[in-house]
Amino acid sequence: MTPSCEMLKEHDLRSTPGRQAILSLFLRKKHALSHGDIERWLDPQYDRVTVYRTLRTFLKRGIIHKVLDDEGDLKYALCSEACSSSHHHHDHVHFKCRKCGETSCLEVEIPAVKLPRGYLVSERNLLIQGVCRKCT
Amino acid sequence: MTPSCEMLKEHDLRSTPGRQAILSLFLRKKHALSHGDIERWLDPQYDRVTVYRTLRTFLKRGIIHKVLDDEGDLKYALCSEACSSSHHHHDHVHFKCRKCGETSCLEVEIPAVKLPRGYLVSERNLLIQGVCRKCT
DNA sequence: CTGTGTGCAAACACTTTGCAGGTGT
DNA sequence: ACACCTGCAAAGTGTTTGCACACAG
Repeated sequence: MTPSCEMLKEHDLRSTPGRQAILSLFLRKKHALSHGDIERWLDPQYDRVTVYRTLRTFLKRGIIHKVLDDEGDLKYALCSEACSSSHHHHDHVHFKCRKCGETSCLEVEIPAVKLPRGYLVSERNLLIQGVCRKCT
Repeated sequence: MTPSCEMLKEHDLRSTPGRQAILSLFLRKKHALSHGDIERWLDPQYDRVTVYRTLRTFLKRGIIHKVLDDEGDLKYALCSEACSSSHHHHDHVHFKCRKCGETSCLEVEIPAVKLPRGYLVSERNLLIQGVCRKCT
């Protein structure tokens, strides 16, 4: 049984060829993938609509999460353990490289930020842009 | 001469009724506006296409900047002095309220974040979500 | 007067929905 | 066997483009 197949069952999802293909793409690439990336790398036998539906399903089951860059381009990335359902943590840090264009999750803490009185914080999302290790 | 008219001239833009109307919307509301917000509050005499083009122009001239929330919804907000052309600064903090849905710019500093070796940082964008002062 | 802005229509890209048939368990 | 996935076609939504006319400077 392949890793992607196992993951699907863990999340109570039927293991179909399409889902396995998309999931193993995420496992193979380490950075966030856009819908376009997925279509480009996926066997073209799969319908665009299936990709949309699969991503939505994965999103609902907490297998992946949305990653947005400064231009509003939407990508998706695998959720880490820390990110998954029960003890969901509420800080996300993403790094987008100006050279290779790849966006990936960073496992770092966001220091406390001083806000004016009266603001309640429930979630923080930090997007850092620059040049990644590979491209330096 | 109205404030919005002056601002347009400062940015070398012709002062037309449509531009003034949109710009004064930004001056009146203090939070970020989506395209939809603008259409809703603008005199309906203005064409949707004009709004698109006007926003793009304002963006290019540095009158407004993009504001994105966690869902990828795009809004626009006036640039502060600090944000404008010459000594552009490279940190942005936005706060989105879960109750009223409004997003606004905060003038706070982002503390340094520790990154792994080899990463070069050029810009940081922090989105904080929670409940704003008005809604507490 | 000249170059730029605007409105309208149409093109375009992206995403969702309905339905019939196929597939995993 | 049944519920759920998938592909296809079509509808829906948001954004851009081409062109003729209007307007600011």
